[in-house]
Amino acid sequence: MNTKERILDVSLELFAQRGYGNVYVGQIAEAVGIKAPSLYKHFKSKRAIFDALLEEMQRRYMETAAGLQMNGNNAREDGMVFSHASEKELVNIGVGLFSYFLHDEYVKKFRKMLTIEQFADLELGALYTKNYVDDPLMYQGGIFKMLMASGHLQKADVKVMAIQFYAPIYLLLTICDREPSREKEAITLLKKHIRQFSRQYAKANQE
Amino acid sequence: MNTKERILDVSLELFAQRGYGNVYVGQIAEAVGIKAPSLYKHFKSKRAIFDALLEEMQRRYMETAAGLQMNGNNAREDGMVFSHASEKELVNIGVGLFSYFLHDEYVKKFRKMLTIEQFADLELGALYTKNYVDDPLMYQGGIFKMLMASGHLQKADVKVMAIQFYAPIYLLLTICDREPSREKEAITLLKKHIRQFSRQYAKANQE
DNA sequence: ATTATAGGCTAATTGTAATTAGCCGTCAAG
DNA sequence: CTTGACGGCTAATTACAATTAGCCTATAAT
Repeated sequence: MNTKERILDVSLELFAQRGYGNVYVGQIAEAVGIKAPSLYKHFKSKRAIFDALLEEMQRRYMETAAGLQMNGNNAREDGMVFSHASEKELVNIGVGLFSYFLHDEYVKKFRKMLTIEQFADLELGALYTKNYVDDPLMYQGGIFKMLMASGHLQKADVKVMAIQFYAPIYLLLTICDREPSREKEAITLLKKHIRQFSRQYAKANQE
Repeated sequence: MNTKERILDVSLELFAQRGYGNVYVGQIAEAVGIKAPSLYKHFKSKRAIFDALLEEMQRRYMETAAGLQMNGNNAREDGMVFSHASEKELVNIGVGLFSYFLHDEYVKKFRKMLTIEQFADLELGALYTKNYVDDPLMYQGGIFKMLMASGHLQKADVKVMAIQFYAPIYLLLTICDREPSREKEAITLLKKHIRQFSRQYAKANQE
């Protein structure tokens, strides 16, 4: 990995831990294994590092979201993957989402960084809401609309259904961000939640 | 209000907005209407201000929690207030909790400050989890256990029930912290959620 | 072979934040 | 009335963070 990428990498790590303002360029440099002034061969300023991280993140997010049709309101209609709403399948969706958010190193660090910086300016706050609230709700909503249309789920307000499904995932995620040791407990509770959710919304006809 | 209190007041305001590390004692002093060195007549250091805020917060929290038996696992048994689980009553509990968290100036600012500082050290993270996750879940759980015992709600896993009730409240709260303009939308969705929740868990016998 | 560039370093420079030193006016208690 | 403490101020002091200047080496292209 070249130096520029290493700088971005350790900066994200440090920003996620302490926040932009509490990280010094000297610390970034040290973690990279160079001296502070050398950073300026790669970035115009400390802020430029942060901005580059934001851009990189946006880029990756678009990629992932494009793959999942997670943004926009055009959840795929083919229903290929989620053709029936078995409890097991819903558990997989939920635990999969949870684990991805929690364990993907990049996603995790970026989320923590945004958590710390979300009040610093409106743009960052809006970005946080979009990535970790609105888009996931939209995505889940799309799935549920599909499953309702195909008769696998009861008719109900899609938004309500999405928030009832996703909010516990989100809450448990924030716990594990602070206290990773609680992951096991979180997943157990998450599964119980989804099974319960499934029973509440499923058409009365599956195992 | 005396100067010492004013210092705490404006410090909380600023810390909640920008985080401890991005607030300078000069800014605190200016907001109070004095010069920076004068702060040191009231506090030993900048950190001492932060610590005083934490203590004050703990004190207030204990007071409130004692009033609600919100912490500990001894939710009151008298059932005086929530003696029946009407949809309306659950909506009141939920919207009340939401509004209190969102609009009480002190509670709101403190929550934002902790949100920013939650990864700074383990103690702050644990405090966040306790105040905004575990204790509310315990509290809700206590209520639900009671309502189940008195036959107003279906038997179900209390933890699951509590997280399904509370997580959407929490999620909507974080949205409004970032984007206060979305409060109306949030309350509408919150009410729909609780009504749905109520129908899912109520014994089949109420309006 | 030469040379330009990339990327590293040391040594300033600049700016500013936290804190300390020490002065001064007010006012309440003796 | 006078004195001490309370709380304000100005002017250092100290520390250190961000950035710039300018040098040096290796290497890759001409």
